[in-house]
Amino acid sequence: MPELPEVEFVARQLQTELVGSRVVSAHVSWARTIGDMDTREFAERVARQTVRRIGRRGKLLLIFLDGGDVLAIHRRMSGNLYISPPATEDPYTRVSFSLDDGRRLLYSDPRKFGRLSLVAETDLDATFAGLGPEPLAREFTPDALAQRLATTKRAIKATLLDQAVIAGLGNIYADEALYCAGIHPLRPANSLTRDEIVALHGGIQTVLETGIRYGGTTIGRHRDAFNEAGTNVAHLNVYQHTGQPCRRCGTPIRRIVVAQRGTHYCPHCQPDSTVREKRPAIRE
DNA sequence: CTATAAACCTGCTGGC
DNA sequence: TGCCAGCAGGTTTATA
Repeated sequence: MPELPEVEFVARQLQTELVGSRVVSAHVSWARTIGDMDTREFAERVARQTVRRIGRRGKLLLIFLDGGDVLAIHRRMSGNLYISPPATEDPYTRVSFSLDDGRRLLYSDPRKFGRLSLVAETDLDATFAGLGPEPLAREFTPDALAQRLATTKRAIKATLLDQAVIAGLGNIYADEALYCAGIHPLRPANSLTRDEIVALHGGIQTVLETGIRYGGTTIGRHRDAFNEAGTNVAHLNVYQHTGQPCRRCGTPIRRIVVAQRGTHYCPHCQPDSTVREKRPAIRE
């Protein structure tokens, strides 16, 4: 699943590859991918614009065009954006862009959840409405995190997934950050101590930076801008490690469901002082 | 405010 | 071996 590191890695690759390239034409083969915009209007508007720079906000990949438009891409569950040689076929292509140098930029998405929206750069604020701070920005301090956690009693795992609280965390990195900080996923957000918040802040930044360094986590379908898998899966400690021994203490990793999401944690390293488990520990 | 569920989709897995 | 129900999860919307 593309979360912040997967989007950031692709953004950096495309910044090198795509800036200065001009879009010759666009073809939409699954209309809902571009939302409510008319297919023909989308194609006509994007054609002949040149890529000026690439950006990212949360899980949104931003392609700034010199005609004043921004292509904002959210890959959701299974979307990939990559540069493809002219001949190759991808059965899951939903939108394709032909570039002036003969290359093609493909948006491929088996489950069709992802969205490409073409917005005027002057309207970007509306696109970003409801997004919390960037977790790797300087302004994202432990104090900033503390402020946002203090106002809710929701489970910390659910709170970390809320894009209005922090932009860019998804199911994988939320679990990893909580493990890194030694915090149980069901702890109420407003119950964290100052020390725990500092640890969580550090954990969030650590797991995201590691994810970027290794090209993102490829478990299902994530691919980078060259259609290559990332290798961060080797650096995960709990996500989809159910039953496997914790790398720190050997206790089997447990899986529970929090806010309708599979949630993985180490019962020993992420102890639970305030939350009562649904299945109480068996005493011998 | 908070929680829960359904909808959007299809590939993949596990059970029989 | 083959079939199929159900799971996977980011986001929005609806409902309690």
